[in-house]
Amino acid sequence: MPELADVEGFRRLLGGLDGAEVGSVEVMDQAVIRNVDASGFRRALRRRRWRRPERIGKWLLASTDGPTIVFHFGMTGSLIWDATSPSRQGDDRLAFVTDAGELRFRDRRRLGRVYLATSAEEVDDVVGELGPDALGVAAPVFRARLAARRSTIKAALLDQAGVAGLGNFLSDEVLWRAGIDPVTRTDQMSDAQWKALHGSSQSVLRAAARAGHTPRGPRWLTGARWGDPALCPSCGGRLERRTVAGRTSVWCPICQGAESRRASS
DNA sequence: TCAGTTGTTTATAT
DNA sequence: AATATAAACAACTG
Repeated sequence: MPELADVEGFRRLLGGLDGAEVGSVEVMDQAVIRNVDASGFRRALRRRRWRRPERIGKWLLASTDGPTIVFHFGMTGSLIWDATSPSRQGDDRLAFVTDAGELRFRDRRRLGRVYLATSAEEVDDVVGELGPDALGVAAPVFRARLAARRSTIKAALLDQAGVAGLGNFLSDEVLWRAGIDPVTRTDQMSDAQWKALHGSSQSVLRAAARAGHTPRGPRWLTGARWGDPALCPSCGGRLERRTVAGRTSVWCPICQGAESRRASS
């Protein structure tokens, strides 16, 4: 679930609490908090109020009038707001409880991580080497940072140190819309292909961020990738599925094949 | 039992 | 030095 678009949805959810009290913190699973213990976490957030949250790539910086909570959602993490019928599930790891309802960090597989940071430097240490956010990055920067990696374009898109926020589904989606085969080497891409890729990434990310998740509608590769058979929403041909850069990649060999490579170069 | 799953880190090999 | 690959982390589904 959590790529840039999903985390943007969590950011908006949290942004709606701006100025509200953080509430009492309950830690149901100590293991998700990586740099302080449960009592330290609770103590640091006692009587705090939420401030405007920020997102960088797949990281959510949840500021308060005290410390900042830094969230990474792994493969299955999410933020849930439960206002009316508080009922926790076994995969709810943290809860921020107020009279109005409770905000929960939910994570089934527990690959998500939560940190407490008290300065901008600590935030930087937690998030590590991170490129500019993929949503809104200018075309020349986008190209320069991706081309700095001499690899397949799929691997470059997945590398958070180049451009931050694209995961496996969004990467496949933007490559499909740009008509680029995922195994194309970055140093083999034409000007037209870079332009198409930047364009498709911005339009995909704008729509997905607005939705708060990557759309799985009929005009989206993400909606077609689990079909049986999986068919290209554009040409109707059979989609290819193979591991690229360590991840299951789905693409259309017709729309993203050698033909389109020649046509756009 | 085995394959597969949206993310990242680590070890190892090239 | 970079890049590629697999495994590990963890948990569940079919």
